[in-house]
Amino acid sequence: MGISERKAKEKEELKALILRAAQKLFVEQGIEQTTMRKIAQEIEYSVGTVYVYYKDKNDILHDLHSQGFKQLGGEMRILFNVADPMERLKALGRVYLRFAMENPDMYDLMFSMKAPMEFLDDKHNQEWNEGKATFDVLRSTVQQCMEKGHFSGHRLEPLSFAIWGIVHGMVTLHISDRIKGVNLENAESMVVQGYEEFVLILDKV
Amino acid sequence: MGISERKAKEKEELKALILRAAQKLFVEQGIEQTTMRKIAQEIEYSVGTVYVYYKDKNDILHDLHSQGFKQLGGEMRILFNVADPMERLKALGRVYLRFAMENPDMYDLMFSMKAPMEFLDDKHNQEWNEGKATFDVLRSTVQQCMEKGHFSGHRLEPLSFAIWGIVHGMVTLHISDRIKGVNLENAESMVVQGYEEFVLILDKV
DNA sequence: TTGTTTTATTGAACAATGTTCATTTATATT
DNA sequence: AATATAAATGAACATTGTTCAATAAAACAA
Repeated sequence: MGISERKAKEKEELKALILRAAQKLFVEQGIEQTTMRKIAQEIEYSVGTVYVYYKDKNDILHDLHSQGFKQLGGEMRILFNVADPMERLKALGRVYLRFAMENPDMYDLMFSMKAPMEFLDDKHNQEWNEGKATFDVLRSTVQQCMEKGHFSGHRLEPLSFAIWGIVHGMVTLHISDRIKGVNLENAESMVVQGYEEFVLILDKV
Repeated sequence: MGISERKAKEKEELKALILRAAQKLFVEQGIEQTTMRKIAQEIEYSVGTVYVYYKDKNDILHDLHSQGFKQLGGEMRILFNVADPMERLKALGRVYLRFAMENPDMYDLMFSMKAPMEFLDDKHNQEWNEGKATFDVLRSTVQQCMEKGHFSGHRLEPLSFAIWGIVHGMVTLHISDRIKGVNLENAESMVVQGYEEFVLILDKV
């Protein structure tokens, strides 16, 4: 069937077009300004068309959040050739941290906003594969650290989660503007300094 | 002037009435269902009246967020009679953690949502006194730990921030439903187990 | 008590949002 | 060329936060 194939391809292309438009608005104007009407306007289609290709706004935001994970995944993959797992762990945190600081809106969408998770709930309790894969990278790195004698007395999974927590926590406190209360001037450098303390701890533990 | 005094009192009472109504809706139905119209309906006044006593919704949410800090502050104050600073630090984290788990919406409002901070911005860059005071409790506890010989080689402020970060991070990952990707069954206990790892680290560092 | 001024309250109206769906247009098939 | 299927439309709806002229109530002055 030549025609139905072409049609399926066209459908995919239009869906991709919508996603790119959403991404553009998202990057340029932030999440609040990324409305369904503006997305439609951007690709010069009507609002209704957007709803033909995406169930609702959460659907779009979920696809957008997946795009973010593709980027983060790519940036983390560079570190695979760092031989020493401890060094790799430290570098992993730095990459994660930089990604969050450079793409705060995207980070928020990926790790804080309810929209992408609500979409998964609607889709019959699908799993959060993106998060799972990202955490797996961290956990396996921690595991290799343990195999080299680090973190004795600790449990792999909860420790990995705590490490995720410390970086995620510092980053979100910054993104949600909560460091003001602590240090008005050096909000950004506070995250970096906090991470340095974390690295110090890693060497001791 | 007896009349103007009484009037001022009545104004305060009505403002407090609005706040209580907002709090009730907030606790019972969550933040999304707490609309201006529902608040007005709850106290049997019109929407317009709410806007006489509160500039906008952010104003109400900021007051609500302050209420949350009052509660958290009270729960932390109980720990003032724990003599050993290290024990107090560990207990502090547990209180903070429990507060967040028992009042996820309130925690979100206090430490993640933009609304309360935007209100401060509108009010000529006022400071975030609630956050400042809460962090001071943590910092001074960490300082006392250092005076007793703990955390050698660490800097007070960044270390305190990192400690805040780890608890905040684990809690927000749970509240925003991101632990699913890691451990579908024991999402809640993961936070507790993560905190246990943190306590283990504290003893080593 | 009556008229006037000040204050408090109202709720219709506005703009913007996500979402739906009967209608129209375009494409494919017979 | 006629018909059937698919795609695209955009007006309409329900809900938001927010405003503001109009109304009602209270305080004051005579």
